[in-house]
Amino acid sequence: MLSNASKYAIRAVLFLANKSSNTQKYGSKHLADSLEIPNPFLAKLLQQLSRAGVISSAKGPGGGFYLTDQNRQRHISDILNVIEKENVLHTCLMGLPRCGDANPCPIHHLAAPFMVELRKKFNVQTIDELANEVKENGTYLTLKGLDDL
Amino acid sequence: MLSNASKYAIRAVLFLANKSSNTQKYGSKHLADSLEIPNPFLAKLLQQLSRAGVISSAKGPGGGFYLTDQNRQRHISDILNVIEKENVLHTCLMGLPRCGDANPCPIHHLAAPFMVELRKKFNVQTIDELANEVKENGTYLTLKGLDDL
DNA sequence: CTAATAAAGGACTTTTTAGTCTTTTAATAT
DNA sequence: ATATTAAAAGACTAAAAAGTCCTTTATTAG
Repeated sequence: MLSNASKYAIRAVLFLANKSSNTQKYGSKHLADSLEIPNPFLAKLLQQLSRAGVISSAKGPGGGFYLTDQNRQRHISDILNVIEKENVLHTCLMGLPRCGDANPCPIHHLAAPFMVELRKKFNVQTIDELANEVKENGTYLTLKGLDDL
Repeated sequence: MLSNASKYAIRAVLFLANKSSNTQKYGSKHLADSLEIPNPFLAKLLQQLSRAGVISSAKGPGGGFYLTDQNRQRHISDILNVIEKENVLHTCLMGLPRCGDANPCPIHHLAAPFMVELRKKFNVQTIDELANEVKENGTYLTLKGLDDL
């Protein structure tokens, strides 16, 4: 459903949400290492997000990527809008062109409630809110360095 | 999550489940037209499924693809095993290598119940059972020819 | 002012997925 | 037997996604 690009971008932004600030920036290299994402590929994504104003960046020594308070009020869907061409949150998992309540595909009734919740999470929850959930619920953005695997 | 190939294959098999029999076979052309799938691409998929014994086929005049009673007892996951390289029903939607209850990704708690249900539908329900659901619940394998769009 | 740092930009390569085309083989009906 | 029908097989092309590399620009610390 989501491309690698989107998954990488979302994880990187949530990382920044929980760790960066105006005075604490992270280079793409650091992010790529922490999240186990190919660095040049991630750098491209960060560049796009920065250009679109979803995240912030500063060049030069001590520079890097970070989130401002403004950035934190944006939604995950803003990331998807930058990275993906079409709205992946509205595509049918069975590939039916116009799957919906009126013309459901064979798994529509199973998938629809989940998709509704996912859209809520990505469209209405702010990046800040989701990042806090990550912090408090003990969910992970990477499994790097975890020893209980 | 599912590739086009898998989506096409599932729809085609469900179509055959509800319309074909030992005496009523369908050529790839007919299926492709009915389901609005590129014919040569679908032909390849049907070929693979036939070789794997998930569906049946007969050459020559009056030939085509069809399901036997045996075929009908197989699962959707058998289709996926033929078409996809890895088990898409166990991949994390956020791309975490080992996402699970122990090490959940940020949307794991949202996605897990849905994935459990989806695995049930694809792993334990037979093709026959799902096809009957399609027939009875008025779900669709194609929207071709529907005028209420 | 200069050296070092790090993002921006853009061209490029590789891999995967999607889709096409042509030839061969098997079955059947006449 | 032969013409016809339709799947099997496999080589091929196209497009999209994923990933790399190199050069430029801006910033800052010395």
